[in-house]
Amino acid sequence: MDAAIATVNDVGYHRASLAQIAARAGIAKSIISYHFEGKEQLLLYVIDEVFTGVEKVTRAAVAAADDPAARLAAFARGYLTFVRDHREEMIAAVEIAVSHRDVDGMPLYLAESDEENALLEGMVADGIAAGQFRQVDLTVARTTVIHALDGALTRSQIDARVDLDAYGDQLIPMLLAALGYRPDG
Amino acid sequence: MDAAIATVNDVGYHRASLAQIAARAGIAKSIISYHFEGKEQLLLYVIDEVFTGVEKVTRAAVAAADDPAARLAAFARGYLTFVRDHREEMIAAVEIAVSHRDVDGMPLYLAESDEENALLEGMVADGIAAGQFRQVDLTVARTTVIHALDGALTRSQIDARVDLDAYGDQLIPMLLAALGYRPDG
Amino acid sequence: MDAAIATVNDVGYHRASLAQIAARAGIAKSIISYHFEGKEQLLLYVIDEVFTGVEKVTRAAVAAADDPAARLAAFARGYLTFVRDHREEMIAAVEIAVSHRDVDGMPLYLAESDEENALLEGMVADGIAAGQFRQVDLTVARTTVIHALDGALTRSQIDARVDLDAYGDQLIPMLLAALGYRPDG
Amino acid sequence: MDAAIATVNDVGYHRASLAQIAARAGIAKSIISYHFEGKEQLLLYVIDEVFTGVEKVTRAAVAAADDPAARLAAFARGYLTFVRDHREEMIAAVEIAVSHRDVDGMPLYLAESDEENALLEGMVADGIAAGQFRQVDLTVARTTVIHALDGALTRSQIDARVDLDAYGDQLIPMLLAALGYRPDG
DNA sequence: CATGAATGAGGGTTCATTCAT
DNA sequence: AATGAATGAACCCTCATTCAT
Repeated sequence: MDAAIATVNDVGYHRASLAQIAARAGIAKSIISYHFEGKEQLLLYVIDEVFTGVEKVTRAAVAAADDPAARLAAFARGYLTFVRDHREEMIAAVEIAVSHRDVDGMPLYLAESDEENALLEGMVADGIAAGQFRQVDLTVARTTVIHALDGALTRSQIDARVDLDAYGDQLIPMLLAALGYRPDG
Repeated sequence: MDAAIATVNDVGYHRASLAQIAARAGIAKSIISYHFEGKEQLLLYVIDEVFTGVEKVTRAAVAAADDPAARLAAFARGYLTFVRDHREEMIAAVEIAVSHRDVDGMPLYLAESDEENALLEGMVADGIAAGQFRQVDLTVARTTVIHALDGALTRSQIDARVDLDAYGDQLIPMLLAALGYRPDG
Repeated sequence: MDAAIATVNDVGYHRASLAQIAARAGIAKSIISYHFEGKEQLLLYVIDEVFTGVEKVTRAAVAAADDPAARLAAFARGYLTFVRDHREEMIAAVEIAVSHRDVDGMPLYLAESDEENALLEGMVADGIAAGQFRQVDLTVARTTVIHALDGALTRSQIDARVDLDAYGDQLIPMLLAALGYRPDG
Repeated sequence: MDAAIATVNDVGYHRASLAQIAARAGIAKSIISYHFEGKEQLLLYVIDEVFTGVEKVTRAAVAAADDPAARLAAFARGYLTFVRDHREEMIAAVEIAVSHRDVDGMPLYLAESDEENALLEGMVADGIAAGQFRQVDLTVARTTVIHALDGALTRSQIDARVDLDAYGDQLIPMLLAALGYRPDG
C-alpha cells in the first residue's frame, strides 16, 4: 500500500496508525485489517516487497560482472540505483526494519539476511583469493560495505536532491580502496 | 535513568512505556512525569547524556593525535572504545535517535550534529591538503566513516561477544585506505 | 442452518459471527444477510424450528396418554426423547434462548411459552382434581418440572454419553413423587 | 462493581460493554481495565463473589441441620434465602456463568462445582443410607435439585414480586417427596 | 517528594451489513 | 442467486498525564 509507505515516511513507524494510513488512502481503517492480517503484516509486506526488489537488482548486477572487484562495484551501484529509483520505498522499508520489534522484543534489522551476507562475503573472499583485495576480515568488510551504502540512503533522506549516481562515483572507489584494491594492477 | 536505557533496549522505543520503565526502576510512574517534563524529555536526556559522552571521548582522542590520518584513526578508535565501554547506553541512544520524531515528524537521527560533521570533514580536508588522503568528496567521506562505525555497533548488538578492539584493528585501516592513505608513504 | 447450530455450540452465541457460520457452511457470509433478514433472524429461526419440534413431540406424547399422571410422564419422556434425538439442536436453541436479548434488553428465555405453561399446569391441575397429585402450587410445579427436564439437557451437555432414557427412568418417578403421586394408589 | 451487575442484568452479558458499565458507574471505562485485569476478570470476579456467598450461606444452613432430609431442606432454604436477599447479584452471576465462554469455547456453567456436587450427593446418599430417601440415582437427584432451585431464580426474574419464602414452602416438600421422603415416618 | 487513582485520547481489531459486480 | 470488497460503529485495551492525598 502506497499510503502506508507515505505515512511511515511522513510521521514515522510509531505514529503510522491505521487511522493515519487509512486517512491518507481515503479509505476506512477496517479495510486494512480486512485485506491484510493486520497492521503488522501490512508493514512486513512492505519490507518484503522492497527488500526483494533490492535483492533482485543487486543480484542481477553482480551476475553481469566479471571479477570480484567488479562484482562488488556492481553490487554497490545496483543498490544505489535502486535507492535512486525507489527512494520512498527504501526509506520506509528501512524505517520499518529499524523500528519494528517482534513479540520477543527482537528488532527486525538485527535478523540479518543470510543470503546477502553470503553474497557479500563471497565476493570479498573471492577478491582476496584472486589477489584483488587485501586479507581483510570478511565480517567487518561485509558490515562496512552495507553500512556505507546505507549512509547514501541517509544522505538522500536528509537532502532529496543528492545525486546518488555521483555519490556512487565517490563511494565505490572508496569501498574498493578500503579492501586494498589497486585499479591499476 | 538506567531503567529507561534497559527498557528501551529490552522492548524497544515504541513499547518503552512509563509503566515499564517505572516498574523496572521500582518506582511509581508518576515520578517520571514529576521529575522530567515528560517521557519525551527523559529519552532526549538519555540521548544527550550518551552523545555528549561519545563526543568528549572522540574529541580528546583526536586532540592527542598529530597528523590528519592519525586524528581520523584516533576518532574511530575513540568511538569504538566508547561503544565497548558503554554498549548498552549507545544501543539505547541510537534506538531512541532512530525512532524518535519531533512534532513535525522529523526523525532525530536526520538532525545531524554540525560539530561532529565539521570535525570529521576538517580531518579529511586536512588530510587531503597534507597529501595523506586522495581528493575525496568530504560529505561522502564523512558519511561513510560515521556509518562504518555505526556498523560496529550493530555488530556488537547482534553478537555481544564481538571484540570491538579487534574490529577496530580491521576497520581503521580500511577507512584510511578508503581515503587513499598509504601507511608507508 | 446446520452450520449455525454447529457454530453456536462450538463457540457460543456471542462469538458465533456470520463469518464463522458462513465459513463452516462453505458459503459467503453475505448470503446470510441476503437470505435472512440478518443474523438475528437466522438464530431466531433456529430456535423456532427446534422449539416447534419439541412442542410437537411432547403434545403428541401427551395426547396418547390416559390420565394426568401418565400425561405428565409422557410429556417428560417425550421431552427427553427429543433431547436424545436432537441433542445438538436443543443445546444450540437453549444457548440462543438464554443469550439472546431483544432490543429492550429482555432475555428471550424469560418470554415463556404460554401454551407450554398452560399444558403443564393443566396436567397438574387435572391430576390434583383427580386425586393423583397433592395440592401443590401450579406455578411452582410447572417451573420445577421444566427446570428438572432442562437439568437432563445440561447433564447431556456435560457428558455426551449420558443415557437419557435411563435418566428419564430415574427422573420421571421423582417428578411424579414430587407431586404426591403414589404409583400403587 | 455494582454497576457491572446492574449492567449485566439490564442489557445482558453480551451487550455489557465496558463503555456501558462505566457510563452507569459514572466513571471512565479505562478505570475498569486499570483496577481489574480486564473485562473478563471483572465479570469472573462478580461470579466468584456471588457464588462464594451462596456457598457460605448454604454450607452454614446445612451444618445446622440434624438429619439428611433436614440438611437438604436447609440447603434449599438457604439457597432461596440468598436469592431473596441478593436477587440482582444472583441473576447477574447466573447470566455470566451461562453466557461466558473461556478461550476454548467451553461454557463456564458446564464447569461444575465439585464441592457443591459432593455436598448434595452426600446428603442424598446419607438419606438413602438412613432410610429417609428412596434408592435414587445420585447424579440425577443432585442435578434435579439444583435445577429446581434455579427455577425459583428464574421465577423471581420473571416476576420480581414473587415471594421466595412461599416458593420454598412449596418447593422443598416437593424435593423431599421426589427423593421418597415421608414426613410422617 | 512520592504516590496511585483517575482520565480521555488513541491504539488495533471485529463485526453485521451494504452494494456493485 | 451469489459474491467479496468496503464500511463505520463498537469493541477492549494501553498510554502519558494530572491531581488530591
